[in-house]
This record gives sequence, C-alpha cells and structure tokens, in this order.
Amino acid sequence: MTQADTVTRILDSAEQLFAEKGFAETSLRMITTRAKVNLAAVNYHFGSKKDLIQAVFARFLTPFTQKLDKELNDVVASKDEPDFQDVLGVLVRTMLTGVETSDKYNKLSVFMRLLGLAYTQAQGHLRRFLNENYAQTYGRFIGYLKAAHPTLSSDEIFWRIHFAIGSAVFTMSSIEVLRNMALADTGHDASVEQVMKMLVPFLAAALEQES
Amino acid sequence: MTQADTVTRILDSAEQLFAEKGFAETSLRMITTRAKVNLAAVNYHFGSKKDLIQAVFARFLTPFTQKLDKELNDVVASKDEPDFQDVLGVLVRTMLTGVETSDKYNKLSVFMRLLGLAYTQAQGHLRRFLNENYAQTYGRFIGYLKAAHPTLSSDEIFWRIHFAIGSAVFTMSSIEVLRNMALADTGHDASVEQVMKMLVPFLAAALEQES
DNA sequence: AGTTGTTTAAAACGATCGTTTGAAATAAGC
DNA sequence: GCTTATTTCAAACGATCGTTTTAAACAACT
Repeated sequence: MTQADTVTRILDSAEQLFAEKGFAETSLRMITTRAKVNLAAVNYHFGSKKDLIQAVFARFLTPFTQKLDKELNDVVASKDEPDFQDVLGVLVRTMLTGVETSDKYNKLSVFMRLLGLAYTQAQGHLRRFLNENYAQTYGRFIGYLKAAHPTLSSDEIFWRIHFAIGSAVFTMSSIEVLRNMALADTGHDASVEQVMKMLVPFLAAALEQES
Repeated sequence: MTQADTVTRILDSAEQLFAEKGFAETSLRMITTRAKVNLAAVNYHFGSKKDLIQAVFARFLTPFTQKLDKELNDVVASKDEPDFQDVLGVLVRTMLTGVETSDKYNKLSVFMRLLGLAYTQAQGHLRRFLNENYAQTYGRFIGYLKAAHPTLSSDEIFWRIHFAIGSAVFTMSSIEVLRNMALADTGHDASVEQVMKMLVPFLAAALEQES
C-alpha cells in the first residue's frame, strides 16, 4: 500500500465519519479501522487529529473555492453588473458541478454537513484555518450580492444569505432524520434531489423579497 | 444545599454547556464543576448522562409543548379554519412568551441550539424520547398548517416548515460566529433581537409563497 | 435525642481517547 | 546489492471519560 493510498483512505473515512457524527464523536480508531490502516498512520501523515480535520476541509473546500472564484470571474466578465440571480446561480452551479453526477447528491450532502460543522462545531483552530484560506473568496461573493441589490442594506444581505445557508445546511445535516419524519407524516419518501428541488425556490423567494 | 438546588444547578449548567458545546464535548466533570456540585451527584440524581440529556430537554420542552397545545386549542376555538398566519403566529408567540423578558433572547438562543442538537446530534435514545413525548403536539401543529394551506401538498408543507426551522436553528446555533462575521463584513454588530426581526419576515415570505 | 432515609463527598474503577515509541517492513537512491 | 529514507505495525503511554463504591454529612420523623 503506497502513501497516497493510505492518506486518501484516511481522508475518505474521516470525511464520511465527521459528516455523520461530528468531530468529537469520531475517534481516530474508528477512522483507521474503516480505512483499514494502522492507528498511528493518522499522526504520522497528518500530525494530529486537528490537522486531519483541517485536511478534510481543505480537500473539498480548496477546489470548490477555486471553481467559485473562476465562475465569479466569468460572470463579471460577461456582464458589467450581474444581478442577484446571476450571482446566486454561480453558487448553485459551483456546488452542483463540483461533484460527479453518479452520487452527486450524496457528495453534496456530505459537503453541506461538513459546512454545517464548520459553523456549529468549529473549534478555534478550524475557524482560524477556514478564515485564513477561504475568507477572501467568500467576501468576494458577498460583495457581488451587495452590488446586485443596492436597495438592501449590507446587513440585510449578509443575514439573508446566512439564513439561506442555514436552511440548506440544516436540511442536509439532518436529511435522514427528516426523511424518516416525512415518511411517517405524509407517507411519501422524498429523495434528496426532490428535497433540493423544493429548497431552491423556497430560498430564492425569501432572498429576493423587498423589505 | 437541598436536593432541589443540586438538581436545578446541574440542569442549568448542563443546559448551558450542551447548547454551547454539544453532548459529546461536554463532560460530566465540566457540568458539575460549573454547578459547584459533586461529580457523583449527576449519576445519583439522574442515573446516567443519557438520562441527564433527556431531563434537560424535558425541562424546556414539556412546558413549551403544553403551552403550544393550549394556544392551538385557543386558536381553533376562536376560528373554525385558522389560516396559515394564525397557526404560525401560535408558534412564534409560544416561543416568545415561554421565557421571561429579561434575558428573553438568550433563553431563546439556548432553546434553539438544543433544538438543533436534537436534530443533528440526536443519538437513538434522545430521538426515541422526543418522539414518545412530543410527537403528538408536533403532528397537531403540522396538521393545522396543512389544513390552512390546501393548495400545497403535504410534502411541500412538511419540507417548507423544516426549511424554516433549519434556518432559525442554524442561525441561533451559530449566532456568535455569525455576529462576528457580520461585524467584520459590514462593521455593524447586530443584536440577537435585530437578527430575529429580519429572520421572521424572511421565513414568512418563503413559507407562504405559491409554488 | 435517636433512628431512619436521603443527599453529598472523596476516591477509585475500567474503558476509551489522542499520541508516542521503537522495531519491522517496504521503497528509493547510488 | 547495499545503504538510506520512508512507511507500516504492534504496543504502550498518560489523560480523560462515565460510572461505581463506600463512608460521612444531613434531613425528616417519632
């Protein structure tokens, strides 16, 4: 087994388990057992559990942020003043195309759960790490939204965006629980794709309303 | 120190720490230290950590659910077919009046964070406990919403409600992080009350839109 | 006041956690 | 092919976890 194999298998297992259980509830032994590597491999290749957490986030956030940056470049190149839908479309498109279509909604679900953990379970080290590496692109995105909606205050834009992020993150974070509840309530087992098809217009309407 | 003191102090500390850190990240020693009681008092009075978690939820959910039930009775007594706003108003009113006004928004914040944990970190025992004790009133509430909006499918109602719950829960769960981000972004430090004043119309618009 | 039942206190239990160690196995370089 | 560097492995480290135990302190009641 080569190094790349071991590192990748650890990242895969860690990503899956973190998304499923959170950081504290996931032990290195659970990760290495699932990855079928030795326990000490985590500390050898990553240094510590904290470093592993950062590596998991870096692996999916770095390409995502790069793609988002590129798409933002494209939209401002094609249009002097992109409107609200243009900018939001960039985000949705980046999220949907960043993953292969086979298990798109599973990957997206993991993506969102990790994003949720970043907000709700982020220890100091992770918050610092994310801020140092990704805050710039995030700020760019928010900036374009503000420019596209001058009638709304900066505050309103910021909070609406995070109300929407919260809805998406929470929904995907508890998607299994919610699907079970929905099944018990309505008798209908909605797929993740169907849920997202309801979520997007729900949020779009809320984001764009005049205050 | 009497029993009531010890039990209440444990519940207070546990509630605060659970909301702040989650279940796994909060040790019994942290709880008992903050409560200034002996470590063994938790197992003596509650039995186990799991039982303590259930007790924390029961303490705030039981009166809340009772009040919600009563308010639902009132609204159906005063009106044959309560509309969407009537039913949603019951929920908002119940949440806002369940806590004393002095530190209303702090209590509400803790309330929401615990609710979020129930969805995203609920182990089997907690989910079973909540289902057995509070699912009925919850079902009643959803039922009135469905009746009030016959043009929407049961699925749409269910998912919209949980999109909205998610937004509120996520926002309150990461309110400190978000307020810091907002301060860095816009230079304006929004209070929890101000955030809620933006959140309610945001969600109201999204919930009621025609599909 | 003395007895009984309840609550608090200090200490220790076994289990599991993240991390480290040192030797064995593998890969790479000359 | 021998040496050197890298990676894997089993085992153990100290720390912390939830829980239990045993005795002391306190309360309630006759």
